[in-house]
Amino acid sequence: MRYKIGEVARILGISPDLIRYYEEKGVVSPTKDPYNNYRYYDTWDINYLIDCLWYKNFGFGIDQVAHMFSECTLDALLEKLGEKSGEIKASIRRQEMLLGRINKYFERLSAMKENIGKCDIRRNAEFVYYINRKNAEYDNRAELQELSRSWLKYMPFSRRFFEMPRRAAQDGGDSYSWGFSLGMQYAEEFGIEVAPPIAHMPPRICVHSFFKSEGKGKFSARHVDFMAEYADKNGRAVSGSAFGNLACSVIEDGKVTGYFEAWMPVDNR
Amino acid sequence: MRYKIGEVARILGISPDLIRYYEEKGVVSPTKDPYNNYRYYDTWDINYLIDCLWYKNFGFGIDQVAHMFSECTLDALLEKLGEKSGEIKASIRRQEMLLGRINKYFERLSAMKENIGKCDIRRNAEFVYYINRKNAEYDNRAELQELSRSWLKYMPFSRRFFEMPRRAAQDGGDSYSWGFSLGMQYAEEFGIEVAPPIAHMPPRICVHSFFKSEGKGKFSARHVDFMAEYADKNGRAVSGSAFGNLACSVIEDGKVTGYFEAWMPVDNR
DNA sequence: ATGACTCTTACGTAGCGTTATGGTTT
DNA sequence: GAAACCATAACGCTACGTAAGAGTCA
Repeated sequence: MRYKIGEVARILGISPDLIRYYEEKGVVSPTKDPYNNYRYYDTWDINYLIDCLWYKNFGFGIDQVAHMFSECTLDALLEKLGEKSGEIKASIRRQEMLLGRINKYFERLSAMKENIGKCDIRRNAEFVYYINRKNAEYDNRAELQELSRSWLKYMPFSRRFFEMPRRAAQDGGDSYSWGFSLGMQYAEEFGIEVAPPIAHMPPRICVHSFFKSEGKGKFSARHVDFMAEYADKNGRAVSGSAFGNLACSVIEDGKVTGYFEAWMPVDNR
Repeated sequence: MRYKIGEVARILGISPDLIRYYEEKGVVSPTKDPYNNYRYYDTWDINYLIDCLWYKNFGFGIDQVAHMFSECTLDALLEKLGEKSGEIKASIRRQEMLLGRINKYFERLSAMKENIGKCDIRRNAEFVYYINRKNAEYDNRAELQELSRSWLKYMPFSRRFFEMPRRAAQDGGDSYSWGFSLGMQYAEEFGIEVAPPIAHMPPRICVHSFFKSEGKGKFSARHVDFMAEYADKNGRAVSGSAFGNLACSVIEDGKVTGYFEAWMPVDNR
């Protein structure tokens, strides 16, 4: 029995073009009628194509599949399967981490949505962080640039971190710093060593709040004052610099809008 | 502060070309000096790029990221995160299934390697199957072609199945059938209904063996006879057609070599 | 003769990397 | 003046899909 490309395509549930593509890659070599240049496939050609689909469905690329059809022994196949198994395991692990992070992030944003501008007092989670930007200027020391490159790759596990010293707020200024923070569990996961410029933030009792700022606004002295007032009303004394994270930046009414989660350490009385 | 594209690239750990690509996609719009056409980035431009990397690291495509920077509200972001979470969950599930299958397959092939041409007696696992090829000719009924298209997509959970009736072997002929089989657990997973042309194969006591055949050879009367002899030597009577699976096809000494796992039901005395 | 098929060639996709060629900055 | 930088444009990659234009089969 000889089959034309369209018949083979129907049998296999793939397109004729794809079959020609596989041929180009060396997976199959149908006989070509020199008169009309048509490809004719026998049962074995179809077998090769099925084998090709078989290996492809394990996640092997076409080139690897083509290689299997040219020089791959059973031992080599076993080795490739072992590698693929490892790859998939690693991929699952990465995706599970990401999934956990997305779900947590989702819940955080949902909670934030309901609590913009409200304050409460709670303990912050432990994390590590570093600063790479003061006001509008990036620290261009090679060491810090190197650090940023790796922490940017940790996103969305690493988050954009800011700090505003009390003094800056008291001066009415907008002196602030930006960098990245990484929750303690992730810092361990990624094997981060806590040494300058990386610092450690222990859990502390804080005034906690969510803010949003439209346009190119930012977390500012106004927000620090607001939180300090709350501390005061609740009989707490501010005991450290305000800090926090950029939760997300989206568009509202055509303007870039940043959502922030902010913390201000207070005395534990 | 204004930064040239190379400085930004160094800060972010990505290539200048990539930054220009993101610009083309609408993620960022640096000011361009009309004199030399150089791009200059301020802190906010860099912020947009970091936001872009942030969202990309959640697994969003560039177009979606660009959309977030043009009209995506917090609610829309939450919805997208929800969708992404679902996608990842589904992806993990698929990969876990595949990983399980690969590991099983690996063990099966390893065991096979050591036992080519040896027989034993054991019970086969339950599965469902259908036939779509007799000898070299495919059944071209639309119903069967349709079935093959979906079962080909189930690979490597579905496997290539063959059957050789006892009569064919006794006649010295090479009459055989090919199709696909699917282990019972996967049949349930995929919601396969057992109705013609799909048949059910219950567990039975069988002579079990591994064979290999080089070139365009195949499981044949010779193998059936071999297994029947083994049954006879062990005081068992053959009670049904031989069947089995193509385990893999690889290359050995430049020739395509098929490895088969074969079963031949015998009386349970 | 018609419609369904087949052929080759070339271009499109995403997310970039690479290379070429020429101008600019320091 | 040399090295490092910037610009645009075009092409490469995977694993295909799509479309054009011409020839062929039942």
